Amino acid sequence: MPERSPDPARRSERSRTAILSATRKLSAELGYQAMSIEAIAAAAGVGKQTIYRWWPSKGVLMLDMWGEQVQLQGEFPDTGDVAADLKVQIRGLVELANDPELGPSLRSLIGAAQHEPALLEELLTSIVRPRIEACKRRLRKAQEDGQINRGVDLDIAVDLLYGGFYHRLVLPVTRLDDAFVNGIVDEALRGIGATL
Amino acid sequence: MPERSPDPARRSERSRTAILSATRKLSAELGYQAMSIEAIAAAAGVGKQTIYRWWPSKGVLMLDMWGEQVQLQGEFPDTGDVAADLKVQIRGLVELANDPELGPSLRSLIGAAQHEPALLEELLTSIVRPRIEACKRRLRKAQEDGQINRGVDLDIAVDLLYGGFYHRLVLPVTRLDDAFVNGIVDEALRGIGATL
Amino acid sequence: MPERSPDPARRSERSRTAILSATRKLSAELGYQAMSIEAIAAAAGVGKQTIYRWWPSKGVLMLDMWGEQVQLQGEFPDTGDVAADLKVQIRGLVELANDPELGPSLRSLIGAAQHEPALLEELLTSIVRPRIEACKRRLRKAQEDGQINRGVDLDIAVDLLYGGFYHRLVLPVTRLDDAFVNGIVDEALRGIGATL
Amino acid sequence: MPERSPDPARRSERSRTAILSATRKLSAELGYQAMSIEAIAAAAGVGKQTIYRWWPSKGVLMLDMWGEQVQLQGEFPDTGDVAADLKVQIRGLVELANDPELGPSLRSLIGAAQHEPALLEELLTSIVRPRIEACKRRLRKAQEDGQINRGVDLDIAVDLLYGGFYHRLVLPVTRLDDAFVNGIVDEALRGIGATL
DNA sequence: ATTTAACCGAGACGGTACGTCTAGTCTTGAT
DNA sequence: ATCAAGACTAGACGTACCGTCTCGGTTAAAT
Repeated sequence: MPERSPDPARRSERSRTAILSATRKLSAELGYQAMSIEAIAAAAGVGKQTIYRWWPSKGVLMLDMWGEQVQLQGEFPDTGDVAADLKVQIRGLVELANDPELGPSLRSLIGAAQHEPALLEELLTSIVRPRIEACKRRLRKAQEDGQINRGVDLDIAVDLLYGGFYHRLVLPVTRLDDAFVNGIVDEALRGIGATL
Repeated sequence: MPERSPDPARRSERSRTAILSATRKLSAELGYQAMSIEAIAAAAGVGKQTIYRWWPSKGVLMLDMWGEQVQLQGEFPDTGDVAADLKVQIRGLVELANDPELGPSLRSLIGAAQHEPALLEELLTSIVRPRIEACKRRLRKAQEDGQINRGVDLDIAVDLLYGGFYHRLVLPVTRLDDAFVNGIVDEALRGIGATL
Repeated sequence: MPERSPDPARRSERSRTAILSATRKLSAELGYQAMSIEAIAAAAGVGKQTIYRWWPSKGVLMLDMWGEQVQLQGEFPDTGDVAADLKVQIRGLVELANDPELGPSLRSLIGAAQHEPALLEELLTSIVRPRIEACKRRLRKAQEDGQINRGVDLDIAVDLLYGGFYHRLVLPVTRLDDAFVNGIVDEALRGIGATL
Repeated sequence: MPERSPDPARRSERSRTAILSATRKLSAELGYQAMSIEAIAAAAGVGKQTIYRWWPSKGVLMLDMWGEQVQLQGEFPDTGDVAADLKVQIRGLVELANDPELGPSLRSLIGAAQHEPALLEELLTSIVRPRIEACKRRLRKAQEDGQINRGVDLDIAVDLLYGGFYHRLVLPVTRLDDAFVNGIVDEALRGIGATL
């Protein structure tokens, strides 16, 4: 027998929606850890099998719920002012992190990914890497425009710009606010040779 | 009835040590999540109650093990060369992350803390905040020495220096290696006004 | 919420049988007291929940096993010879008591019932009282047939006939054998006015 | 090392008494089953070890407490009227069984003996067998006096006389009262050839 | 229009681990 | 050496979920 994968064409949209809604509701109420698949199934009025059939793990279910709810900004803007463009993007992330529902949910997701390699890969592929690439494209453009040093290692640049965000997200010693956004972008850009 | 707390004077050192060793071993093998109290007790040749008696949660047990096993570098060195001093410290962290036993264990721990507020608080208090403060003390000294700008926000500086590490730890898109250490410190310091 | 009782239609016959067999085996080996639900589940290759789902207590499980395994002689035979009929019945009990598996199990059960009122009640209702009533019906018939005195108190008669069995079962000073059966019935019947 | 048995000479009478009292009190309050060694120790103000040191099991402790509290009637009276003498003795047993403290305690003891061979042996030796022998001596006397048949098996006679008591004690379908005492003795004696 | 095959809700199943409880042993310091 | 106190190993308790596995009962496509 090859794989016995279910037929997406016959999938019940009603169930899919109910499961994602229940997931969103319960993850906000109980947190990722305390939210059991059983509880999601019960809250959604759905059989457990229907969840197991379509999602490989609770983490991936969360990620799917995320994809549904959050419109992840695609390409970076390019106004010619690289500092301003970066601030817009990072400010978007900060707002997400401060959302009372999505913030904890994002933290949970990153947390779960630490002991679920498949979820981590999915998270990197669907969210993290695309954003990093977009950021690097914008920085490359800034190099061409002569706004930042040509020799700089863009991975390092990304760490300078985004690392602070993740640092404060997972180890919240300090607030994530607008002052943070402006400070981090300005200092990071100066680090990589921008004349501000 | 007051609390019925056990008497630390009569505590068995033998058991305490065996439990912490088993925790170290199992957290590396299985990760924080999959490591059960039952398994720790069995591996340590100890009754479960002995674990529950002395530790309020698996997370705190992990932190205790960490405190025991890892010589957490206390104060920053001060050789006069702030860049070199920072590199030593961050290189230490990177080595920890790349240790086959402690690295996975640290990632696991940070992951679990994302949905366990009590664990997070304990982690911040016992490990993260002391290190950040030590770093800020060193940076303040560098300001006094005229090596970096006096006006710079030290929290931002810490994010520039350490954020990249956590970024690459929890979302491992890029390697944590020596090139990273040198790159991040040099660029970050330039960002905060060091003349390298 | 009403009761959340399981659906007997979906019950696994395989598990039910395995549990009852394991109970029979273990109660003989270990006795009622020392036989744990965990051990039954393990021996039956069954989840503990499956036992808890269908039986309210270990005692009821034991009684169920008994009902299953032992062909509890229902009505007394009526050959016209009351002495012979009684001997058949009591000899059956004696054989049960001497069975290497069921004997210890029965003693265990009666023993446990001495400090578990609910178990005692269940035992009386499901096993003891029906047998006593059957015996009394047979004795009443014998009274009508003029084989024993009409005035005799049937509860006393039952004690004369069955008391010796329980005496020797729980306080085994003397053997339970065929001589016992014949002796007790003959003397008891003479006591209550039979002309043998 | 040979046996490491404690030295009875150094035994604390204070503790022994306190333990037996606590046992009596708790067995009446909670019943045999629910009465834990821990609770006895706590109630007696005694270390658990002191109990384990001097008694091999809870059942034997109960038996000891019994021996302390109950003055077990020794020899049967011999008034010349065997029926009357037997009724006195059995009435004594019935009163014991109906005592609100000693009755449950006796039942518990018999119950526990069903899965504790050592306790059973102790119980038979210290209480049951001596009483049976005394009864048989009295019956033998009655045979000599021509009050009952010479050929009768005395073990059977004992079962007829005492069996009813144990039957009603361990499987209390019917009351243990004076009518029972009179009925059982009269019918039993008639069974074994007494002319009443 | 009927068959048929998948998905669906429901929930029983074999398991693992939970955190609590008690048994019986071991250790410590006081008498 | 025994005692009170209580920490220890051990393991069962009854509960909660895990992920798998039937079971009938809808659907929706293929006959």
